[in-house]
Amino acid sequence: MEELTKKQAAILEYMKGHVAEHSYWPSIRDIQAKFRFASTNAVFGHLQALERKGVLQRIPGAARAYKVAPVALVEDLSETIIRYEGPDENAIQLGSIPFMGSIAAGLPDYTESSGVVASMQAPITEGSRRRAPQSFALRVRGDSMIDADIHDGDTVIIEPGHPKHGDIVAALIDGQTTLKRLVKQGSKTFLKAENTNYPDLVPVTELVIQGIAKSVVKPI
Amino acid sequence: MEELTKKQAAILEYMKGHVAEHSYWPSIRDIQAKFRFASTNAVFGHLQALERKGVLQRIPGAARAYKVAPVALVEDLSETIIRYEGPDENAIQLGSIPFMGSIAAGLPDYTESSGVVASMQAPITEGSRRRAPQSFALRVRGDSMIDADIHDGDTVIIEPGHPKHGDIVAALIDGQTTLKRLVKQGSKTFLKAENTNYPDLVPVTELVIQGIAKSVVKPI
DNA sequence: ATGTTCTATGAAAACTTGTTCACTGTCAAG
DNA sequence: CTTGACAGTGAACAAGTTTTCATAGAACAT
Repeated sequence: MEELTKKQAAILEYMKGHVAEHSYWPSIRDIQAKFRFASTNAVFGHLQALERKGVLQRIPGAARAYKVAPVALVEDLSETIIRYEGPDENAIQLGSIPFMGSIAAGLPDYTESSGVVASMQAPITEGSRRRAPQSFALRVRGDSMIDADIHDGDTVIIEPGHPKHGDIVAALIDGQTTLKRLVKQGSKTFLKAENTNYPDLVPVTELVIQGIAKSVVKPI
Repeated sequence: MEELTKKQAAILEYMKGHVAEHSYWPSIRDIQAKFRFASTNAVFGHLQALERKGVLQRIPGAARAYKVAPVALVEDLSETIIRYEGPDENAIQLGSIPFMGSIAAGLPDYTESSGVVASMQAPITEGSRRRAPQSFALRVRGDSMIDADIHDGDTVIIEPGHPKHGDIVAALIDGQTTLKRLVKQGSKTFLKAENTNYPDLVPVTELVIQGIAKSVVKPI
């Protein structure tokens, strides 16, 4: 994707921050004041650039009306929901979830099948060209991961990505989403259930990784 | 709280839905068209009513600029974020967070003080007359609750309410937010740290409960 | 009966806001 | 050394929007 210039990124950041803080978009003049432009047209140009680069969508003529494009939306997700302050990426920041645009329900749900370890709840898949990393939550069903302190009823937050050895992943096996630890031995890949009662390693040939479990939400 | 009329509730619902779907607020004319009013003033009156009743905040003169007042905001929060499918209220539904209205940063932050057990991150306390239940997240700092499996770096999700004996609460002690278990013995109330190294019970006279810890988010 | 609230119309005023036009300048790539 | 993207000024226009004014019926409680 086309890169944003510093100014463009700053303006986009300010806009998103403004929404997070005030719940409505800034006007062009708001942005102008923030960045001390002498002309509204300076902002106007940047907005056009942001739209051209596909990270912002404007509604022509409408005041304070924008949409953040899917790509940016993902950034929003990872930055505002998964990411906390500082380098720690494993906490959920409830306090500043600003806005996520439209999130359609009605996605495939594997919940009711038998033997499902984790059921996909509501992956955030806004219509988009590029399939970009998108976080979603999985409700854990079953006890295959109890040795990893992940119990039935917990919710894990999954981020797509390339898992390393040792990561806990949500993977599609036989059309069902399961939660297991990824084990690599040489060139072979296994999925391991973290329950001493289960067979130790499950060899996998066709492995569809849906994402890496980053954090778990547990009732107190 | 003052009850909303059917029309008022419908308009508020439409507005929130509009934000969820489009990411920006509808104009008065948008609402007028939606409800087939012949005059914008019909909408205007309803908006005034909604503001008077404290569920909507308008920014005078600004276009498409509103905030959802805490009361309505809480409904959003509890229904979309805290509540998962079904009766279980202890999971976070990432998938359908529509919009939370304004969440100001810059609220009192007790993080850097010494001895703080939990630091308030971003409580949702928009200026409001009524203090209504509002969920927020606390970043746990310290080890006073490790015996309850709540460790430094975890994030707890707090919901205001009247705690029962045994609940883990976020309480203000000496101006600092701490996370401890509430213990009632007869007419007396104590706060108990869940760490065998700490003194067992802390007697409390002036107790300001900020909320009850409902779930905890832990890194994997 | 009477006041209050909710509901709504219709038009106009006042303000906010996005957009356009004309013009200047920098900087890197071809 | 021209071309194109980027960055900006300054002014003015056009459209979008909120807000106010005047008016009025229906429902409801006092």
